[in-house]
Amino acid sequence: MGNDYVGVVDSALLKVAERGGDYELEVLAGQPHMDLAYYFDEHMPFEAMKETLSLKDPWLEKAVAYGKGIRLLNQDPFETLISYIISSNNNIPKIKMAVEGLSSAFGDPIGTYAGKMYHAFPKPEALYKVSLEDLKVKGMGYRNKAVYETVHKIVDEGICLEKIRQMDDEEAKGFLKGFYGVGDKVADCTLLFAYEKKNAFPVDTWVKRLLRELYQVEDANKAYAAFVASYFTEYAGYAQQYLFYYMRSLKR
DNA sequence: ACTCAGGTATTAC
DNA sequence: GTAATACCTGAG
Repeated sequence: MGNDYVGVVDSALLKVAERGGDYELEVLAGQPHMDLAYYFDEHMPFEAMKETLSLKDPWLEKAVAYGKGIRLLNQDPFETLISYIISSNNNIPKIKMAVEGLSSAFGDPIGTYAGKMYHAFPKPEALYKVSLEDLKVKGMGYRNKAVYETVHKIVDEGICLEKIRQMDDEEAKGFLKGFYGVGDKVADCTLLFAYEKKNAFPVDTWVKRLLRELYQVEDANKAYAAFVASYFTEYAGYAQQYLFYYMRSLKR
């Protein structure tokens, strides 16, 4: 209760303040150009979804109660794709550093707040001009090659990332995995966080562990996908988020 | 100085 | 196809 979050959403700096069971938005700098109701996934029938998941088993019941305010955001596809490429084999503080490093060096300025200048995430054309070496901002490590390859493929081939929205699940995932540095996990994160594929279920080390420990599903290939699709069904993405955050709260 | 965290591409069966 | 291995670096 009462947590505040400050962050960049496209061309604006926003503050999200918890207010009871709801939230309140404040624009701290710049102007948001996207539909914020869509961004915060307002059209999801939260009460029905949470009720459905809570009734499945005691773990989900606890996890939904713990993370009741969680929203799956509908974020920009390019920003999401590059950010999750950076996330691979990396940890959250370093991922943040790299994303902020790219933004402050190559993104458009938004404005200042509390004495700090904020920048939007760079456009593909801006990153296209950056050398392999200069992409290696703090926290980036060897992933600069993957970012470079992906940005160049998008611009050189004139790929419109919006077209992925029209694809079915399997085609969209295959297309994303065609980028260097994108495997199952990064593809699923991009589908879930940018393309509204709410049945996508990213599996990282934490999720692997909770599938094994809470649901006795082992890492045998294909076992995950079958279990997830049949058990969590159309709400798999939200189930993943609730269980992930609940699991992390337990093991810290 | 040492350890930890952590997906993907590549190589070798 | 499956399994092993290298990759990189900031924080503590």
